[in-house]
Amino acid sequence: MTNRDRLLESARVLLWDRGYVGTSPAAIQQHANAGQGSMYHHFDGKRGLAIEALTAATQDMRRRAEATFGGSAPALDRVIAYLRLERDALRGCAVGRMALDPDVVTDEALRRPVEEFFSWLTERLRQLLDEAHRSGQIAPHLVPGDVSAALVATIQGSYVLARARQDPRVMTASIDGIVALLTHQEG
Amino acid sequence: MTNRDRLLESARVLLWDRGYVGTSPAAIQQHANAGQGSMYHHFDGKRGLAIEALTAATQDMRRRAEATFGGSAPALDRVIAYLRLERDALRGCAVGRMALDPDVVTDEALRRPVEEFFSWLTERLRQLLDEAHRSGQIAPHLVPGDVSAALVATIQGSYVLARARQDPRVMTASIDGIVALLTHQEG
DNA sequence: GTCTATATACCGATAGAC
DNA sequence: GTCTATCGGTATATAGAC
Repeated sequence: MTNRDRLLESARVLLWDRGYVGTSPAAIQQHANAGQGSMYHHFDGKRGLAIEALTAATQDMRRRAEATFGGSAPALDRVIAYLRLERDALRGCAVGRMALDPDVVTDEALRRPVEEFFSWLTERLRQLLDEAHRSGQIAPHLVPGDVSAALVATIQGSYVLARARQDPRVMTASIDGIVALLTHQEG
Repeated sequence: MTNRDRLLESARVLLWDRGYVGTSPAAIQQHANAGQGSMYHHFDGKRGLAIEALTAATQDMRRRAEATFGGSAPALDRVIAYLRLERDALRGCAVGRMALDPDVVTDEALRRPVEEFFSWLTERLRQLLDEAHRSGQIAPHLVPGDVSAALVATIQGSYVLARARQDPRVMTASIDGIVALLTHQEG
């Protein structure tokens, strides 16, 4: 693994755990076992490195989701499979945490990968819910676009609650709750 | 308003907007129009001030929620009224943002008000859902404890999504989605 | 490509005068 | 109670040797 790769990977880990404001170039260099010069040679400062690291992270998460969305199971089953993916509740979401960082939200280039990931995810779920809607798997009065937003929000909020209470079971409960609301619409 | 009060209020605003890691004592002093000496006279450093400010913030939010939970309307209507309270989607939740801050989560005293607020809120909603459950306002297969966690998570996640996309309508959509899932369980 | 040295600013806190 | 002065440490980046 090259110095450049290790710097990218370290940035990713530290951004995940401490956010953008809470991550210093020195910390990244230490974690990657690289010097100042190396980092500033390969990247355009903390910001440039963060943009690259964040973009890579969202692409990976997208691939993981895509793997769950594909397949031949009924649409609603695939939605539920995504909701039930294993997640590290106490660590939080690498993408979602960026959305609450003041320096990320006010920087277009830094925010772009975050925005694009959530836009894509919500739209993808909406398509599946639309299919479930047409085939009668979910109640007629449900608006797929609204429900897909609610599902993504529930996942993101579960991370917040689990961390606030330092108890991963809160995430399990939230997901169980939303899955129950989504299924057996006819009682 | 005394210097002490202004320092508390300023801390509250800045913690809300920039989080704990992103808020410096100097910034608080400037915002409050107070000097270094004044701040360190009244409070036990940044941490002590943050604990007080955060505790005050959660108490206010609790009062606001309590006002919505009371009344004589059917339980489910009160739950929905809380979900539909006006919120500043792009600013985020003053309590929720703390849960993603690394220095808050690892500090028992700083995390306590955050944990207590969410524990209280989830339990309060669970009680109302329990009532709605007994009176047949929500489907029998729903577990009040799970649904209440999902509702709080949806609100918190809506803030994340709205900020990520810099569009307050995402919060509206999420709330509409969860309300739709919660109502008309019989189609 | 990587290193060390250096620069300017800010961090969080303390000291002591008034 | 409030002020200014000061502290040791870190944040982010640049310079220039190798």
